Amino acid sequence: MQVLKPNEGKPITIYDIAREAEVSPATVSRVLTGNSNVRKEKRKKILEIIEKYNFKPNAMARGLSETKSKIIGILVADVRNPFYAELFLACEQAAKLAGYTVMLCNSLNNMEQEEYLLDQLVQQRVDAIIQIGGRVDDLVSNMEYVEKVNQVMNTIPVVVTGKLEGTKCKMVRIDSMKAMELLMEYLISLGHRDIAVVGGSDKVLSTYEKLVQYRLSLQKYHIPFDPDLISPEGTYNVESGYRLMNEMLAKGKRPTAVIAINDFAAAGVMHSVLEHGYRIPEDISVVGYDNTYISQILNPSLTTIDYNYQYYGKSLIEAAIDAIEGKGELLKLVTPGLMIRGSSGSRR
Amino acid sequence: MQVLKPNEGKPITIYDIAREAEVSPATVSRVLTGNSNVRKEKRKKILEIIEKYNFKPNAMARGLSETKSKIIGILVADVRNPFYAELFLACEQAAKLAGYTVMLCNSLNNMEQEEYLLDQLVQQRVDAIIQIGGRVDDLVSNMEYVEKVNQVMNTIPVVVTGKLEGTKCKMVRIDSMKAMELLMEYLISLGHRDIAVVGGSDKVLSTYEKLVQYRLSLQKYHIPFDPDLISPEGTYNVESGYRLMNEMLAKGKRPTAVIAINDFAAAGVMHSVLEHGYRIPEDISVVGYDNTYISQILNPSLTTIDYNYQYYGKSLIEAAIDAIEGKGELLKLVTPGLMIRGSSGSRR
DNA sequence: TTGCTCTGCGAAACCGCTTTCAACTTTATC
DNA sequence: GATAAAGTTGAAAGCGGTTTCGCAGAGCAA
Repeated sequence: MQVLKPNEGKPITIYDIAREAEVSPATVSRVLTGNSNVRKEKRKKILEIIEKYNFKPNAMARGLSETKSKIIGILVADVRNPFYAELFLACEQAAKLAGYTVMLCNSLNNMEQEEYLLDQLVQQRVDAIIQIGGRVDDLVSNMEYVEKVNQVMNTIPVVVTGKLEGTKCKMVRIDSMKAMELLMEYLISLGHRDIAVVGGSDKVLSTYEKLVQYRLSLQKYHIPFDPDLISPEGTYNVESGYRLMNEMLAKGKRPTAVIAINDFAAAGVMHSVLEHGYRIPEDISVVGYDNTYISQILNPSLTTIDYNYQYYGKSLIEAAIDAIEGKGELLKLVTPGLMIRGSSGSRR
Repeated sequence: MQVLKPNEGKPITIYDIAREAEVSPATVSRVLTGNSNVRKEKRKKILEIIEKYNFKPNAMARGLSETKSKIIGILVADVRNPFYAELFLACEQAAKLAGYTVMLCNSLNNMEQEEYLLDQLVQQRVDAIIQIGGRVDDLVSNMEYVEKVNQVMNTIPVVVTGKLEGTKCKMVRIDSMKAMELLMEYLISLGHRDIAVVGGSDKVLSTYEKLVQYRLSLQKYHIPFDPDLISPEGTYNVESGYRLMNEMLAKGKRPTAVIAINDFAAAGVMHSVLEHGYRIPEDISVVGYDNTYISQILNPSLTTIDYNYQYYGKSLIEAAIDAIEGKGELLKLVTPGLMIRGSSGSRR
């Protein structure tokens, strides 16, 4: 019996294993892929040698041979946003269970970068791409980007958390209307009628939907709509929430409850409210969206919409795998829940 | 001239390009790799066809052929922690500039998972691994893990942000002693003498170093060391900071300044302090480490240690590439800075 | 014209795995 | 005990690139 020469930096291959086990590479490959047509003793011997050298088959070779990488590319706007981080992590875990690896890219909300990364993922021959945030959040899809995605979809399926009109992307979306409905029913049940919405832009699909539901809920309870209780165009960060809330208060508006467009904006809103000498929630209730750990860091802790990231991530991965296999539905809605904490209370 | 059949889901290859350009695949490969020995007109024609079909060479094939993936694996404890997210993002950008792609994995501080992911990265044949947080943060290295890493290092260089005694990992580390020194000099210059350190565990290398420097700084200014001003064993999250600060105050200790072990712990400390009716910074100054956006979310915003993530990430990638090329130094220290915000002030 | 160097380019080998195909063994069936 | 069916196995092709090698032709000196 021959022995492998001590492995000097070169990873060992299936051939090395085959030689030592006195079988052909094909047989080693069979045990690697779980093919059952290998005699028990041989399988055992091969497995022992694999174990002994801690052999890991080269994923590039395997991928090349099978023309699939077993990698799912995940394109997010910015992992520093805990919403994306949570979702990515959930995807990573779900992917692992399904036998896939995951490759994360950050677009930083820059379309050029987004297109570059798509190309990058194509080059890696990922089996599917999940795009979370960025261009796919737009209420009206950017045509140039649609074209780009269609070109990619020629060879690789794309799943999005928003929508991309003019493409056949599968969608896994949060039911934003439902989320707003939950908040409104909750706040109204606490006696609030002067409810503001702060932060975000109605050019973003989910925000647009939230605003639509906001008005529907007002209507349902016969509360008149006051345009001044909706903040103008904003972004999704702390500063924006802070500034917009300041402006609203400066205008003399004094809602008893504020719905911030996400946890970041809620942080800004809370700063502003506290600075103006109001108490939370005694004078003004503040609620947010996302239930990231920010909600727990804030003081008081934030009542917010919860998405069940585990489930959301799992759904995304499932959709991706369905897309790879050419099956599954086009759209799936994820139902949000309400996480009640200290920042909200009855109207005084 | 022949024309490619409309691309029906199968990515086109170098051979398709070659056929249409009426050259050999070798020539196409030459223009792809930037080899200069191709006549101008041919190069131009080939490039046009590549452009026309938006051809991207298969990274697996290329990687297999060159026996290198051009991927750097990045193993972090948990991207949901903005410290890791920031650092990862910086690495991603630096890697891109250097022509590398990056593959992120989360160990979730679970050693089994950590070992699993190392194997995963080996299987992908990444060119180098950067491990940020997790086992490499331990003050005394876990022997089993050291063995695992040594096995990996047989074929793939590993760079760590901590240390791993018994391995030849390159290290790129924050100068934690310097960081603590900055905070102590700053607080002492503001007149503080009763300075507490809350959160973290001295079984973690960086925390250990911080505590060493803490005592050195006290000594320098002839301030007696009070063991009750150092919190016992803690973790690095909000709850821990909250609980430990509560305990310290309950013991009757009343520091005028608190150094929280990171931004999360600082959030907890601030909750506790405010709940006890003290003002920040008038009664108690609170400072933290990491300068993640949490520092800005907190109210008042947090004075904290800043790491210059861009530079840190760049250094990590450089170290990885150096390791791939078998050069560079073993250890590099990154110098931290101080970011002064509203949570700290003069002793009253 | 001969001899040499250079440049440009195709044939073919190779990277490390999977899979088809055909041949060879076993085992089951009657 | 003959024959069919099922189980094992290795040779070889193929995945899509890169690279070596050698050949052909150009350019230049002698």
